[in-house]
Amino acid sequence: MSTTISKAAKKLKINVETVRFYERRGLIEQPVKPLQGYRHYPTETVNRIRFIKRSQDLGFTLHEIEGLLSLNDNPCSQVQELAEKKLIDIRKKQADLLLLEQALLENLEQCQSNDDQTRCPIIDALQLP
Amino acid sequence: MSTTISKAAKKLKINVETVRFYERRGLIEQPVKPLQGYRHYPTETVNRIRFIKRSQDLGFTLHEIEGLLSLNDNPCSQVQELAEKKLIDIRKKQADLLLLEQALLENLEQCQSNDDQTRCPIIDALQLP
DNA sequence: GTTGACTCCGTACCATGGTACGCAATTTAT
DNA sequence: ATAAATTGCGTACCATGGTACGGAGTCAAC
Repeated sequence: MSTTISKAAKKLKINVETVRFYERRGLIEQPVKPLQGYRHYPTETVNRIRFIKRSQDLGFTLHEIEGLLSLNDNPCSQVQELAEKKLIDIRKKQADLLLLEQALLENLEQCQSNDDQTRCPIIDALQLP
Repeated sequence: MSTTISKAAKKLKINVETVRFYERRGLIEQPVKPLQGYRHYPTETVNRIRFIKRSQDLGFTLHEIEGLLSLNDNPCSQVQELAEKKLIDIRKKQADLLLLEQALLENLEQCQSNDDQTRCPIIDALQLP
């Protein structure tokens, strides 16, 4: 139940170099290297990398992901505390994205009801003092 | 009706260096420098920089903004297209964050009814294949 | 048992979006 | 008129998130 670095990378659709990069960053542990020194990743580590990629997709930086990962390594009581902080973070991100969406949508709507193809309301609006 | 670099920067709440950086990037024209060579920005350029900052706030990269600026004398429809793509991105992030929020909440509840201090159910779900 | 694929390591490099530094020249304030 | 602030320029540097390279060792397969 252990994989080489390239098989793990392929499974997760990332670069071998990226896996090594995560290791250098301390996001994953350097695995035990039996015999002649090749990395062998247990399923656990593969899952951990999957977690990293998913969190990135959600807009977390690697630094933030470090925090999320540390949830897993701590006693449950500390986990709760950190998770609650993360929940607040997530909700702030949601609120920010909502504002972003509304601003963009407003501009887009003006654009859609625009007959004059020589002028764009988005461009105009963004330049107003 | 023309401003020095520091006044323009102050007005737009950005760094003087950032204005020069935009100039190096070709996002704004190097203004006419009368006599002893100090930059003097017309209102037009100040508006252009405001446009850049607002577009960034809306989630466009500088590269995309270059495209928007070059579309300035072109059809509105192309600007719309870019904006619509950004909107889709934003909505995907929102949906993803909602999933994470729910997952985190769910796990928090499990965590609260968890007796085993050596193991925490949080985050586990996000590691599943 | 040799060829080719995979892995190791360190180091260098890439793009993005700036920020900082040093020092001369010029402008502004007192 | 002299000091302080601003500007110019080039260049270096910062963080983030990787990617690429080169030379050597190792493994798999035909």
